[in-house]
Amino acid sequence: MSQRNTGVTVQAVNAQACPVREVLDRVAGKWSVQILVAAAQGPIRFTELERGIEGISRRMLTLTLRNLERDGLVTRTVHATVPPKVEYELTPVALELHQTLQRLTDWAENNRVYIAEARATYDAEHQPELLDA
Amino acid sequence: MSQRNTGVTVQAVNAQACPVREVLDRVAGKWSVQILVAAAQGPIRFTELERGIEGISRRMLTLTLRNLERDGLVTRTVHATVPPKVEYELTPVALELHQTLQRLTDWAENNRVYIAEARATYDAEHQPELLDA
DNA sequence: CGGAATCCTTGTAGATACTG
DNA sequence: CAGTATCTACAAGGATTCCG
Repeated sequence: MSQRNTGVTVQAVNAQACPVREVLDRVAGKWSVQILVAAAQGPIRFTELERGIEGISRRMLTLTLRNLERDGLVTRTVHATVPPKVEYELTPVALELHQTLQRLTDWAENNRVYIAEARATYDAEHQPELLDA
Repeated sequence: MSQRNTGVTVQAVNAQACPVREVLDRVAGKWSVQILVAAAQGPIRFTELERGIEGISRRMLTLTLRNLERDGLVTRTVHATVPPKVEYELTPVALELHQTLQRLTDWAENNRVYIAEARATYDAEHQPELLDA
């Protein structure tokens, strides 16, 4: 195995990479995923998200929700009640995405130890330079 | 369906969200994924990556590779030949990640049209304010 | 309650030039 | 060839304040 790369194959996979970037650009934001996860169980209110997401600012919550709404991943429903009430709900497409993200979660959980150790090892080998300076 | 969220469930999913963020923080970078994809076929040299990835700067290629190496996702092999030769290869763990990312690609391809339309619709409804000003 | 507007800090990335 | 170093810029994000 481990066939060498040819220029051709590299170009080929680059073509494949574009759609990936589309998803990632949409999901890579610091909060998008957490909103997707938090809203996966059903409609959820603005304030519930704000309290549930830990560390998110009102501003970023609004911005991220707007982007998700723009991409057709969440629906925004305004209830014209006396205390305003707005509910956000994932669209079917977003639910699919949520399922897919679960695989990534699994990968992360399965390999978090490996990565942590790799990182520690790497740092141990490369940081010392700072100590004997 | 669409059961209302309870505070409890939101907290629960938040716990789940953490590992996801770990992956994303590692993959979200503008170039990480493209490197993973480009290197998925086998060992690849620095310059091959630089030419194959279109738009990446030498600096970012180096930085991203270092991070991937640090996380144990790529191995760096230096061949002490006259013209220096360094090859990068994905580790098994990275190959797993690459597989998982494929699912995201599939999702992106299946829904890119939907998202593009949603975006166009949204913009059509919210941008006009700029026109009749 | 659910935002929008403003200001400020930081990380991410580009460009360029130099080295082993 | 495969980096490193420096300097810059821009956009993401945090904090705060005001509004319907």
